[in-house]
Amino acid sequence: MEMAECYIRVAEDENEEPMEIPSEEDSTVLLSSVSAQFPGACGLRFRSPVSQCMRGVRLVEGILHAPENGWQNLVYVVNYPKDNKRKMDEMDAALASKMKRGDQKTSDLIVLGLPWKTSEQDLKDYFATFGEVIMVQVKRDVKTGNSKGFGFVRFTEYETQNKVMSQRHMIDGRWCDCKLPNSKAGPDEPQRCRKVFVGRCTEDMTADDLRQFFMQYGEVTDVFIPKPFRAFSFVTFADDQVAAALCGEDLIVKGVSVHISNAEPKHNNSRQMMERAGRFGNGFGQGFGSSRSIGGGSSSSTMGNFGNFNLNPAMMAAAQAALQSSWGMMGMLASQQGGQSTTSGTSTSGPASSTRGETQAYSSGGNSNYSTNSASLGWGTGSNSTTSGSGFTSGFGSSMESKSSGWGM
DNA sequence: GTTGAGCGTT
Repeated sequence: MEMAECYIRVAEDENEEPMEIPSEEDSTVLLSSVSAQFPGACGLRFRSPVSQCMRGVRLVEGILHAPENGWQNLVYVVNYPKDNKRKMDEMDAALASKMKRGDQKTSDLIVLGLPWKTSEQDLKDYFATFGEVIMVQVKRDVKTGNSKGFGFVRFTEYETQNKVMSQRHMIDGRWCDCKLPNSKAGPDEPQRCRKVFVGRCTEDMTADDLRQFFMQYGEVTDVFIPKPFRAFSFVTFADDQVAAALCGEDLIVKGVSVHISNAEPKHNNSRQMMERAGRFGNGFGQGFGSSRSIGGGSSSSTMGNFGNFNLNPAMMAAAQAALQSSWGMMGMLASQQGGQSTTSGTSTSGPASSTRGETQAYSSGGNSNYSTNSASLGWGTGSNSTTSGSGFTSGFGSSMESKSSGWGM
């Protein structure tokens, strides 16, 4: 009669280093011995040397019985219940890290606004200052070979990509934008709306004015002013909560009351057009935006005024956004204590002042939304960001992941 | 005068 083995080798996975689990005198193994080392274990399996298939180990009333030929020197793999928590955690972790990695994958960025003369070499030289460049392209008319005024760039590092997307770029004398191309704007994206519609704009409001004004609420990543003048514009924030907070508000810019509302998705897909058509004339054309304000308070009269600047629910909401994004806290505390809150200079993107080195007529004529207006800090009404001490200086803008979604919003 | 340019021959 064969001596009973003293230990069997058990592992969580065939390829992992096994642990020796003691067997009993009758050469059985107690499940409790296994689960003592592998909490949650409910059985064992092993790969049969004969069939090469996984086989289960007989389990009777908590006792694991050796296979026909004894335990041998095989590695036994722990079975867990299907919905075992440990397993789930592992899967979640794996999934999470996979997702994370997925997000970290770089993609081509479209470079908009290139001067006609810019070559691929120029592009490469420029972008190489940010990080390793995988490829650049300048899109050209097939027949004439003329640049179409845009191109693509791809970086090795995701960090680099983020950095590049977070700012505008002076390339050969023109300000250019780098965005995720439309082809990357997946319909699966939650499409967080970071952009607001600014109605009742006056013609003297430059993009720079708007940027300077709105950055008190959060980091502004884009300002769009249609040309020719159309009395509205779009402002995009880094943080969608800031955008949401402002919706429905009337704000004073350069002494003019402008109205903030949701930026409608650009008419691309039919669904959104349907929605827009449906809303038309139903009596709720106004104010679907204000209901999202995070602050909850609906009356703007509940908060006092600071100078001419309304500290209203939008501000409250923006404050909450600030707190939630874990950035603005410092600034708010600093300003509340009357301390020297950091000055407003931290704006991340946009040129402080821009000069068009080159006039370049695009098809529809002209491209500069960001006209120069270097002295744009004081508004007509005199008091605001700098004097109001609102603490909302510059951005508490959130993460770098500015997914401009390019096209949709 | 309250809803925006332009998106890639593989």
